[in-house]
Amino acid sequence: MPVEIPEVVIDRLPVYARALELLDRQGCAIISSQELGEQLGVTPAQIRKDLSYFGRFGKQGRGYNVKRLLEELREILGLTRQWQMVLVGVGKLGRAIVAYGGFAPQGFRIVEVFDADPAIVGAEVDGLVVKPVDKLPDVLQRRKIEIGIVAVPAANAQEVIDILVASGVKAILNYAPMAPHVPPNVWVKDIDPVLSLQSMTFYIKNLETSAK
Amino acid sequence: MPVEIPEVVIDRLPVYARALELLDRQGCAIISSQELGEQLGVTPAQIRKDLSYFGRFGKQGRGYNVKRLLEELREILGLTRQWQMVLVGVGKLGRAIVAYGGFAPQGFRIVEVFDADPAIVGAEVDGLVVKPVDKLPDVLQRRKIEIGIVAVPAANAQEVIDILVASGVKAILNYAPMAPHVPPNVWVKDIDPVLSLQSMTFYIKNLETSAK
DNA sequence: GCTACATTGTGCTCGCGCGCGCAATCACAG
DNA sequence: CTGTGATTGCGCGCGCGAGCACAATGTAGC
Repeated sequence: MPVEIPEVVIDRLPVYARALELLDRQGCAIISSQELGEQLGVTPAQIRKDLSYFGRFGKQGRGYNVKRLLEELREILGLTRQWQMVLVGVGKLGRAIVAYGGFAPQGFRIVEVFDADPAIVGAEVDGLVVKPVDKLPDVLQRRKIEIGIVAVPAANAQEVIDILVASGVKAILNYAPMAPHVPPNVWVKDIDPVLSLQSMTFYIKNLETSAK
Repeated sequence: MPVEIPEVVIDRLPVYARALELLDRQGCAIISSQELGEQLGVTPAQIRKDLSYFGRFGKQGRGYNVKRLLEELREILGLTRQWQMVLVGVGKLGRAIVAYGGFAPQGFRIVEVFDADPAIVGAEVDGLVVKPVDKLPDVLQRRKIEIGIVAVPAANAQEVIDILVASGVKAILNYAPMAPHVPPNVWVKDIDPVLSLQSMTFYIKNLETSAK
């Protein structure tokens, strides 16, 4: 990797890939950065710049071959393989995540689920038997699982995250409403719809008061 | 509003508020930007700069009064009132969102649910009767609801979003895996765990190949 | 094969947001 | 009431990312 690639660029690649998947399914074979930009609400220059970090995938005067570019992006992002994940926290939220149909088609599979509550341990959720958190390190290292999903209450989340990190997990999808601490070689993305709502209300409020 | 406030700043305020809530519950009365920054993983200067857009809330030599600052932030973000929301799309995902316990404690309530499928319309979900999407404009305008949650398949999402926008909704929480188009006076936040996963796999992959 | 056209890839500039550094300010001790 | 120590508020500079603009390059028509 010659130049350091900005994180914002990496965050946009999956968006591009998602759009290309749709275009491909619609039978579109070639697309320009112009058109793609309009669909995604970004400037064509942004797209070209982002892609140029990784190579030259387009043809001047034509645009990008949809299938080709999609495959390249999938390769870059590491989406050509299956990713196994563990879920910790099998409450209402955890069950919903297990049942969520959006992961599997993209190659992400929850293969083990854990909970600290003895009353839940042993239960079956979507074909998976809930195991106690004590078994986390064992299972993670044996199955070489690198992605964890945290769906426990905020108060217990850091504790769970520490266990995941200590057991070799490299990426964490955090649904707990808190700010996790992880070492620099571990990546965390937070999913918190409440934070999103709370920033949007600022704009609604100021829209109303400024319009008077 | 004298200066234009950057959107990134607004996005961080709810994070500060969340941390302050926790500190308050723990009985902490005063906190410095230093400590708060350590808890949240941001620099103290960042916090002070962000807050300075809105006023002077701290005391030199002491720090910030937790209760006071929390109240200020809640006022700024418009969190001192209840926000009513509609949900469109009562599939598996939609039901999970309705059942999600994280909204209510923060003052966000789903008060109407809609679906396009006649087989689902009329059913009861968590005490709410599912209404047909045709009734969306009526209900939205009558109840003056400003926030919509979209949990329909990607293929139908833009159509639903257009209806919400036309009916006066100002903020949309979008769970559909697509890139919505909205006019500039409407705010959208996307919730897509798959995108988060897909950017993290890039780093895992490159961690492995660079470590050889 | 040559011309006209479209679109990419990229050097460069501009603007913005982050964080440093410090003066201003407050609490508190004695 | 004065000295000490701590922390805020903020002016300023720096670095980075976004987008402009153009040269390079491929396509298609005739």
